Amino acid sequence: MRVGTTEIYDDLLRKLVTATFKPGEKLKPTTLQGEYGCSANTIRDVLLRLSKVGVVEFEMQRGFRAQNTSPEHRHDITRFRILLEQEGVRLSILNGDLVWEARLSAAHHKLSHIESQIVRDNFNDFYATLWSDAEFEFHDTLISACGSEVLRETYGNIYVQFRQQMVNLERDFGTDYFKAIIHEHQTILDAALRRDIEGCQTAVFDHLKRNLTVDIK
Amino acid sequence: MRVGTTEIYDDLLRKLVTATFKPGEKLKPTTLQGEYGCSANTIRDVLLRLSKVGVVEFEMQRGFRAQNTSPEHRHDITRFRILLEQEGVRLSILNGDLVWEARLSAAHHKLSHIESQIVRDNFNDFYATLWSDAEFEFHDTLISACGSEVLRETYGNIYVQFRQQMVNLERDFGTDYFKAIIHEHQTILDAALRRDIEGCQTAVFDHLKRNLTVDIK
DNA sequence: AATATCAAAAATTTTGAAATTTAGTTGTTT
DNA sequence: AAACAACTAAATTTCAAAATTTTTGATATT
Repeated sequence: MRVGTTEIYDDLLRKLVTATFKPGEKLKPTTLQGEYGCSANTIRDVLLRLSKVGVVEFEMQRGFRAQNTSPEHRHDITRFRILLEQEGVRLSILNGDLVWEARLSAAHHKLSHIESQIVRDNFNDFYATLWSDAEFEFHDTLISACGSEVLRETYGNIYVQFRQQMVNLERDFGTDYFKAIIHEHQTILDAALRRDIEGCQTAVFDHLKRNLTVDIK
Repeated sequence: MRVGTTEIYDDLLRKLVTATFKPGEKLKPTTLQGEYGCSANTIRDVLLRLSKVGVVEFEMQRGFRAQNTSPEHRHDITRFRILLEQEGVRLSILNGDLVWEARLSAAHHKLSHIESQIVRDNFNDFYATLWSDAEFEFHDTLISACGSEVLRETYGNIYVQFRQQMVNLERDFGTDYFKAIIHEHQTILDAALRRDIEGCQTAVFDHLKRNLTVDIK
């Protein structure tokens, strides 16, 4: 299978956030080159770029590993995500115009539609990326009017890392879970459209707090 | 001149944050390989790693550039730095123990000593990295008890990007500037040791606000 | 039993050149 | 003169092999 580096990048990223590569697993260019029909250097190149996102760990002279997961790191990532999203939404509510409101409504509509389907059909591999992409689009749109490229880009990377930390979690992604999620997303949307900064920040916290492992200060 | 990749990395980073490479300047592996006596691929490797820090821009199929600077981006970086440092110092004051206080005092002592020398001798290339390193150590120590590796690591990268945004600024790094800085660092230290979260956050903001170009919300 | 030494194997990094892509120039057509 | 195509030079990316470094596992030493 001969593919371009964009395909290799996307495929490796997908395998990283779906735990096809287990956390901490060694990623050897010499092994992977066979699967993708390219040279080890190309794999190395792609892995360096993935380490920028934070889903791959790189250490000089000792290669690459899939980012490790742990309750502590998951907690840390979640806390950081809350910090960025709360500041992002604060600024978005201050700066956002009608177009932002419309885009947010659209993103939420798409997301809640998919979540309703999941409640009906149960969660499976087909919905995994569909839902994850839609959820990212909603949260990204939420902060998209913050006026800070740096904040938004950092949030994007953290979101991917967050997914990677979640995926191996033994958690029931059943009907109840998605029913709760639907309600939380609705609460976030309502507060945002109401221009209620504090209410929206609280809703964001309430949406993410289940991923915190110790009490937060 | 034959050097290892660590030396190449450090040398390129130094040239990026001292504007030896001008903002937006193209960084061509084929050109740079001559200077460092290595192959183009090795330079490429190093530049990919520097793009993780955020001082180099990479775009597929069109290579590398030194990160651009602009009043807007400088403002953005500064605002993000304020967000991270204010949260970092809040958590550090909540979590920090006596050892943290001692390390912070030590870092401040070293920094203020260097700053006093600069006031006496005037700022020059010799002091540039000496001061920058000491200033980073102070600010990094300030947030070092925050308990979040992710926050601290992100702050480190942002600090380097901040330096890069500052360096080409037409600003008088004369006696008055450093006298002001000395006072600001002292104010930050005092508030931290007094365990005054709000006071310290305000001191951090007052220290960085000169780099903001528009009013902040 | 624990630690140190060493050679072999495996993995990472670097190289130099080939293949591909982009950017710039010239020339043609409308 | 503007738009478009063809060509060329330069730069980026990819490759396969060589060089370097780390890891492994067996043997020897404390």
